[in-house]
Amino acid sequence: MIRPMGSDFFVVKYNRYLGGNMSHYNHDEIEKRWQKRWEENETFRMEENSQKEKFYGLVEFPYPSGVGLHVGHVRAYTSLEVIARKRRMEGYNVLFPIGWDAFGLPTENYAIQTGRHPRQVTDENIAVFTEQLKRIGYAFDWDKEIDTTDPNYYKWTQWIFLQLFKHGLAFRDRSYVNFCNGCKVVLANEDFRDGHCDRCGSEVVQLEKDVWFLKIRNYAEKLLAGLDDVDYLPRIRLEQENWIGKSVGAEVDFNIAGQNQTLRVFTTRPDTLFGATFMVIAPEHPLIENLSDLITNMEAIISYQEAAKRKTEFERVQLAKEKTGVCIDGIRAINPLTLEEIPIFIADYVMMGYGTGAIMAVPGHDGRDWEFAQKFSLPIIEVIKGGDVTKEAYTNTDSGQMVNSGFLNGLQVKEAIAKTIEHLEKEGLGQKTINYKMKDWAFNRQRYWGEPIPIVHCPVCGMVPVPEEDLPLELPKVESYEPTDTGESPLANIPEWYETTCPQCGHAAKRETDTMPQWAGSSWYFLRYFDNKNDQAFASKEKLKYWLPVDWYNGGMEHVTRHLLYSRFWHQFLYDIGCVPTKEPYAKRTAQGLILGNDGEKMSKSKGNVVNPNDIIDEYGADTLRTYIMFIGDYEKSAPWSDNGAKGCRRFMDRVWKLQDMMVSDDAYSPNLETAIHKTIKKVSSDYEEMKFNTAIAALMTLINDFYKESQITRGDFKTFLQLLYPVAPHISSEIWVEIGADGHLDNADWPSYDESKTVDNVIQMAVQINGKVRGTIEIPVDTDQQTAKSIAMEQSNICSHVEGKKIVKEIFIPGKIFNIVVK
RNA sequence: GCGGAUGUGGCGGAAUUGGCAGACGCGCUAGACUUAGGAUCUAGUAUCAACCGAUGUGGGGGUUCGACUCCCUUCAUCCGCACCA
Repeated sequence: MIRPMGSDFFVVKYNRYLGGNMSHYNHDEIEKRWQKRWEENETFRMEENSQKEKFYGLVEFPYPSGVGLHVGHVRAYTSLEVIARKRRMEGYNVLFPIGWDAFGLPTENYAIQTGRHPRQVTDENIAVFTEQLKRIGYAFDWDKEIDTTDPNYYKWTQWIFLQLFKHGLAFRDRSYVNFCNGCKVVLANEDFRDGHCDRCGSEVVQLEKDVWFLKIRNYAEKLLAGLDDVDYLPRIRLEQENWIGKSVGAEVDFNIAGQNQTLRVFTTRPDTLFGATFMVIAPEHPLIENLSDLITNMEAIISYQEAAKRKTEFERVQLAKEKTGVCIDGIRAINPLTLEEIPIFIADYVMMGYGTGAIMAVPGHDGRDWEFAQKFSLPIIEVIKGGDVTKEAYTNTDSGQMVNSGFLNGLQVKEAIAKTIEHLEKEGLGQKTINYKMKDWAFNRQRYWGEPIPIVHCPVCGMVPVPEEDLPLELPKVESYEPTDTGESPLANIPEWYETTCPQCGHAAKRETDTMPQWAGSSWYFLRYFDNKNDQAFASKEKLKYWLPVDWYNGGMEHVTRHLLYSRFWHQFLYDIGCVPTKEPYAKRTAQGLILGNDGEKMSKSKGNVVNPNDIIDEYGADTLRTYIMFIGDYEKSAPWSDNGAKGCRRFMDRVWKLQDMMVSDDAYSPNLETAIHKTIKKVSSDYEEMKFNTAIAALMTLINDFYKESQITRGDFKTFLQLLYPVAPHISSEIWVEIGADGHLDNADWPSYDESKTVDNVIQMAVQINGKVRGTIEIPVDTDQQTAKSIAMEQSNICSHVEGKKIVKEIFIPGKIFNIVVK
């Protein structure tokens, strides 16, 4: 774009056209000054030993990456910032802390590339983030800052790990793991999808390794039950429930014909047992090896197993359009109810990792089994009435009547399930079982930049915990952060570090060289903020008792399964061993929607649609940035960024600023504005609480439009407006508060209250409908009765003409709302 | 496949939970102040008809004096889980 004039010229002109003797709204100068004041006065520091009621607002602490703060962070933090500032005004002792989730791969990778220490890189990134957050003017208590990579912090991460270990919830197992070829690390099931690493996109392959697991499955039931005691958004709760994936069913033993061996399956539908016409086991199932002597087609089976192992999970699940499998010749199973011999197959549509790794196939009532039966010409038996099993599996079987099922015939599905389980248990053939889809948490990484796992491997004593008084077990200085090709951590290259003696017997021993995953440090960080300098415990009992639970936790939807479940798991464990006073860590959890680029696409460097908060602050100021991000749309939904939208919010700020020109020094409300002000207090108060920030700001804009229509306002009007605006735009409102001579500072002001009776207009516009269609409006006092309203309405020719010559059948008069006349 | 959500102007989005659809903002149009406008102010802005009026919240049907809102049905988009037995 070509500018006809130089920008200096423009600025001069711009100032010249500002009316009155008022100064120009200089966001930069104002915001710096107030931020300095807040920092110097420690305005937002939580109170120790306070008698006040507490409010603990938590936002997900950021990973201090090299690219700096994202507008997504701003959306996530500003929402609870508004709540936290409002709570302060309401008289709460507020804790609104921030910290750094600073261990992790990107920093380590950057350190590898540049040959610098991850510590140095982390510190630099934290400095950049800190400066950016302060420029936005957040009311964080910086005194309570934490950093997961600080030994004084990860000492306690290690300590909690040791408690888990001592209670049998951390164990090591040789297992097939998902290994990322790019990052050279073992990934948790949660860290990749479609066979590709979440972080680097490289292929993920199966590898057998020693792996640390945390037994989160032991807490599956508690994690589910705890959801009843907390206030999470419904969709968050749902995702957690899906992730845990509880299913109730039965385990059933099938005898192998002629052998003293059984094959155990898990099924959610024991009622369909009479319809089980074959069995399928996972390719890795141990039965193959156990009975290899009897199997007559081992070659075919081994080649199928090999093929399955080569397939990535993605191929196995996504690309498998057609069922494959091999019949195991030489062995057969016996259906425990029909006593018929049925064949056993191996097929990769059955997973070793769920249930028992074996299923009874009921082709009549399961789509996958039906498909398989078709392909291998296996018998299909209908056991629930209602479909046509020769054409497709009848799966709509939550209810229905049992057929071809011996003693179950005629029963409804629910009764049949109960009766089958009863029968199985009586006969010793199986029992009721509950299964969870959630897997145990793979807890080690072969990386440098993580918490060392405080375990010593002793040839005599086995795995021995590092004594608690020796914590923190600090990361050693390292020359090279390159992971080894075998997937060993860089720590495995430092004998001076890993060579040690057994704390128990003194024998020469070796330290664990793996480190913890990034999820570790964030699984308990909310317990540390309010006592972040404590070196006797992760936090004192008194402070835990006062501050827990977190009253309100806000963050992204991407963290509501893994991070939220992991941290709830740790917290519940700490509760069980008496270390925290509440069962659940978070009383309330909400989540913000994404901010998309101008083009409606997700922001990404490669698309070039990333908005840098710094640029917005430079041009319009932090208050405009905050206001626009809160105004951008429905808080829970994603919304595209709009430069013009941001500009509109700057116009709003300018209009707020210029209000000073039309103010008179009277502390009462203007009579013409009183109702509007009371209404706005009510609406903004409730909208903030419900995270309807967009409509709260709209209400403030409406009020300011009302102000301008009056062309004169009182200081009382203005003060209330500033109080309401303060949580969203604290700098400009604080500045004007002082400028107009209001008492003290807005930081110490109360939240305004409203009078319910003054939120209602005395005179209202009521719509008058004829047969449900609006034909006019009447202006009447709010308490006008029906007769009076009718006679006023009939004075209007338009209403009158619609009634004329017709018979009034019915009149609906809802006081204060509507008047509908039904004619024929 | 299963589960969940959402469909409203040119755009982001409102609608007291069954009571005047389109608040508020953006954009756009016209005017004012102007050497200039990308500042500011004023007026207008769902669609068709342009006088009364008619239509309109993805489509179709229903309940009701009255439906964006409730019920049935259908289509589309997005998200989550995913051969989970």
